[in-house]
Amino acid sequence: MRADAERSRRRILDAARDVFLERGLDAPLDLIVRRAGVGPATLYRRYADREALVRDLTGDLLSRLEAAAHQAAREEGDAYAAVRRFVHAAADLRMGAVIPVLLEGLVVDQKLIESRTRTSGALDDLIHAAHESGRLRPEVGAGDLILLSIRLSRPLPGGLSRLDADGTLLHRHLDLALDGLTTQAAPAPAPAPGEPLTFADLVAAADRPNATD
Amino acid sequence: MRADAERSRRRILDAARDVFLERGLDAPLDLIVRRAGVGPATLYRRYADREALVRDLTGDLLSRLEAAAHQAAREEGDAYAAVRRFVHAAADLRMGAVIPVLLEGLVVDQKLIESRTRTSGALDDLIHAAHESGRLRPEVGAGDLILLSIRLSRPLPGGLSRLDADGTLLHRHLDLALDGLTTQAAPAPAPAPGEPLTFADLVAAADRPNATD
DNA sequence: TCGAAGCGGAGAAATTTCCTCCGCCTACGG
DNA sequence: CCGTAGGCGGAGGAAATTTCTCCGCTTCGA
Repeated sequence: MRADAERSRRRILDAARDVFLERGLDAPLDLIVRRAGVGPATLYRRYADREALVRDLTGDLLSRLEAAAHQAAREEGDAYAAVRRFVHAAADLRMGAVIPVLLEGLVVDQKLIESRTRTSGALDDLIHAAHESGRLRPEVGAGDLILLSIRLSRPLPGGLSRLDADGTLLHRHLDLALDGLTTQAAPAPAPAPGEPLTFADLVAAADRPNATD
Repeated sequence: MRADAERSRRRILDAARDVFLERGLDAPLDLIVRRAGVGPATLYRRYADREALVRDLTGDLLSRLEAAAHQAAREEGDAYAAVRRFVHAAADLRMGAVIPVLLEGLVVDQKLIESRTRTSGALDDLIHAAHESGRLRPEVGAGDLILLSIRLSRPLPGGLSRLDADGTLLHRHLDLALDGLTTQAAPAPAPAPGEPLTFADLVAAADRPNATD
């Protein structure tokens, strides 16, 4: 692949991620093109349709997340620290942009499914170890962590997005959520309501037939 | 005002809040109309333009938030519990839908400004008391709490939104963030990076001139 | 240096969004 | 219970946005 083509691809994927985050997966491709600073033809030449673009982006992000999961397991001695690191990495990647794709049945691509399986397996291992270590609250599951990372990494509405242009605030708030807002001296927190949310719960929710409205 | 007119207003405001949350303040009014289950004329008859609708919605939500702030201060003995309750209330109201309006200079309506001032004052009091009580981490400011409530109360992307149709999950995650994901036995958390975020910080960020792109 | 591959802009076609007109319906005072 | 003022929804034309292609120019890489 020619160098300039690869450069365009990168710019388009980066722009697509941001636009999908802000406007959802059905955002106008025009916006992506404009944000990427390329001509419309450059996008349409590479991607036959929206789905092709979404799939390429999903693969790109997922493979990076998979790498992050393994790296966290490998490089962090403490099990809870590894979970923490994974959550921060998922937020940095802005997995929220493509989470619906990863969870919904739409994914036909075999490569994607395998990567997803490996990644969620790695995450389960991290969490299991953290539970064993006694550091991670038992009522917290993989789904809770993923949702936390998605919710905190979505761009803020309106002018507020400027508040966190570089992501400092995102990591600050992730840290606060991971550790809690209360001081150490506080009495034991009441157990959070509900059951631990698993990865499978997310998939199940996303898979139910869509009521379009 | 006739009973059916008031009923329509309510339906439109509720729908507008949801649509603005999902698509931002420049979402097509058509969507609101459809979600509200009313005819387009019903919206346009009442509101001369988008701004009028946004203003009415903002006033509606803000006055309810103000009531919640006072109620929290009045009914909760413990200072930290009051903060907690306020954050949950703000999330329930989905203040994120109109936060940009409240923070940006666009608000000309004197009533709105006064209500905003009263509410942020009440919140500051809650937080100050919670800091005094030693329960709330000192590096947490009003802005942090508002952002937390906004971020956790925005709808999840795609099919995931079905996961939390009734808001149970929202409050679960709010609780987790407030108390932290670690167990009581954990060592003292590292201080969160950065300075406490104040309400004024939010306003300042939102007020800077918009770079439209 | 040359050919193949990639690029962006102009713009036609399709779709979405905005907004009004108008005939029917409903709330509510008498 | 009835009259009517006020409210309602749907149809649909105008305007704006979005999609997607053609084509002449530029850039990469052998």
